[in-house]
Amino acid sequence: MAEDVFKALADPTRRHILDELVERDGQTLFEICARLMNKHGLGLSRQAISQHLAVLESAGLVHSRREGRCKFHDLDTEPLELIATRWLRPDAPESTP
Amino acid sequence: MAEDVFKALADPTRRHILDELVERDGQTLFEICARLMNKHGLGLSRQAISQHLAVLESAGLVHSRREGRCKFHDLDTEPLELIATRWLRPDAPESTP
DNA sequence: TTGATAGGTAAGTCGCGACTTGCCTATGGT
DNA sequence: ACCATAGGCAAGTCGCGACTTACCTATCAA
Repeated sequence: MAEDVFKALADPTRRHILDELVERDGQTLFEICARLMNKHGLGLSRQAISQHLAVLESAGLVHSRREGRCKFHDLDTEPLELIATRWLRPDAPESTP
Repeated sequence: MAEDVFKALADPTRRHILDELVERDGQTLFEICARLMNKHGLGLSRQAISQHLAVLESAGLVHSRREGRCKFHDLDTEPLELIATRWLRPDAPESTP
């Protein structure tokens, strides 16, 4: 639902996770934790990131696939198009005036 | 800032306000209150809507102009383009596959 | 000037979401 | 079998944001 997408994007940490996944798809939970620590200086617990990933996944922005004891996460930008086009006026010209 | 835009879009009531403004620009506070009541069944106080409009305005999504004792609100969809293009992959094809 | 309309300001309540702590499950290596 | 890795589950804390109540300001009409 669109509601979930907006709520998922409302948190800065979740947007940083999307920033990481758009750079490299198929990261595990621990990889994301490490990269948020190093690149963004976020000192969050593993469970916090896990909960954020659950929110992103229920919003359809992230899909996960399990292989053995590892779980890889992939970005899906399709739900973003809904929210980008929601308030576009019919008479609106192209974005570069 | 992008942060303010995401936070502004996180609330369902604020998104309904944007829905109203995209239909008809230049509405006053009382007009927006009335239309949220009738069309969406939202029974919110005037101050609640006023605070929502303040959030939308500080996010740059709404601009207001005062004339006499009336204050008209206009939609500005430009900040939305920032958030729409943030996670677009360079290799992403067109949106209609 | 009085009253009605349109809106602003400020303090307070309250629920939800972000984060933590602690413990449990499962897979892989040796 | 054992231990380490990768992750899940559940309860609890806590702050922020949404909303209300109450009062104040400003413009227009009679």
